[in-house]
Amino acid sequence: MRLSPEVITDAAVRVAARAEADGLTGRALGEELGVDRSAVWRHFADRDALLLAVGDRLLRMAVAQVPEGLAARERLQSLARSVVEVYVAHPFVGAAVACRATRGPGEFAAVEMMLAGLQEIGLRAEAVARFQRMLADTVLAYAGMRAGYAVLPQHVKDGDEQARAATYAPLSPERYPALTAHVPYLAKQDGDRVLDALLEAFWLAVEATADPTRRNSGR
Amino acid sequence: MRLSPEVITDAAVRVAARAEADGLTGRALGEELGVDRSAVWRHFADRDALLLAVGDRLLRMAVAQVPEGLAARERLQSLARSVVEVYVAHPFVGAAVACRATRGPGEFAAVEMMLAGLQEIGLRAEAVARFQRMLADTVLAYAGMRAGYAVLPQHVKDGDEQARAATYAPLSPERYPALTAHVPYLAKQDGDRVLDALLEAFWLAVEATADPTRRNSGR
DNA sequence: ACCTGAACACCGTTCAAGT
DNA sequence: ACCTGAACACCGTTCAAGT
Repeated sequence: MRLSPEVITDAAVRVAARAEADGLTGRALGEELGVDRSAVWRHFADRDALLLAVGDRLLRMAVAQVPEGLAARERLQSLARSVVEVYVAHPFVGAAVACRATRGPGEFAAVEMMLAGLQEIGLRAEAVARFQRMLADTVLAYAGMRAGYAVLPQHVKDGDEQARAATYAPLSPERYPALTAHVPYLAKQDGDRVLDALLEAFWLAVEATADPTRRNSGR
Repeated sequence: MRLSPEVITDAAVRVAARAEADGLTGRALGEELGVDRSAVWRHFADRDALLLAVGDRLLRMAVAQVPEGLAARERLQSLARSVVEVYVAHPFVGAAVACRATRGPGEFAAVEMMLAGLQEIGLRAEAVARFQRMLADTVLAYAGMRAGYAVLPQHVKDGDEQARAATYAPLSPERYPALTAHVPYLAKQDGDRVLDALLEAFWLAVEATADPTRRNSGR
């Protein structure tokens, strides 16, 4: 088997997509490549370098998923959802790189798309940079959290799920009045709507600072 | 040495505060307790149960840090900052539990405080539950991301820091027009301000749905 | 030049043996 | 009843040996 950083990263994406509890281990990667697990370290300095390469690939995949021809706001919204989707679909790597700068073409493309979109919406340069950082951190933090959950072994997830449904009900109303009063409403909340709510709040903040005279949403 | 879940959790919080790269290992915990590392598993079912116990303790610490007598909005803001602070100060555990339900008194107290605060601001029950979930997920996701960064070994952090400062500058302006145009503004962004920006956006979203006739911010 | 495979120091967890 | 310490199957990484 002929190895290269490219070939290894491809294989690592496939392994990471299997979402096994122990994640992207050297052994699993070696098996996917049909190679001894130590051979990887001839092409990557260490595990961290490999993770960054795979993480950057995930960002490239997310950017590639955004359809052409969308208006700025819908484009950024689509990018945000794609990042979360791709990170959750490769949860071990997603959780590991959500707090990192991957320093590759995937990151460049994602940042470029965000900056260009915010520019089109009519923000001035300083605000473009400020809201880009806010959007990137928000989306990556959320994607990292969801990926961190997705990577858990099934029995742990089951425990968490059950806990969310059942642990609040038997609490004392004297000690936790608001909590016990809201139990039925809390149970009805859908975690998947949180990202949309976050993005809505983000646009409210953008609108509160946008200068309408500079707006040219077609670019 | 006499062990108990309480004693072990105390020691684990101290170990987690040391923020060493390899985090909360059995060996470090055993040393802190003056006990063989395997003795812990007589009191906790497995590593996951231990992590949840320590994570819930972190939430209790965060709630305890919130000053008395604050108005609802300032109280929730203070709670949010405390959670991030405590998670970053115990980064290994913070990163591991940000996506979890810790199912203990710390979680109950934090959720109670959020629900009560949102109620005081004048939301009706369904909206209280909806925004509590949004606030909790936002704060935990952000805290988890910051903790995930804080837990990295120093040389990795150095690499990331340097990357953020230097990798965008040499990129091609034809390929990345928005990115290269905003380099000086991007460099000036302060990551610590992102949480404040997120909270501001959150309050804008709350205000957009709050029913002013039900408002009684003193409760 | 590149992959192999043994080796090293770690990890969480189990379990028979001691007290 | 509770802690000890050997043991097990893992991990990332190194490095001499092969091709």
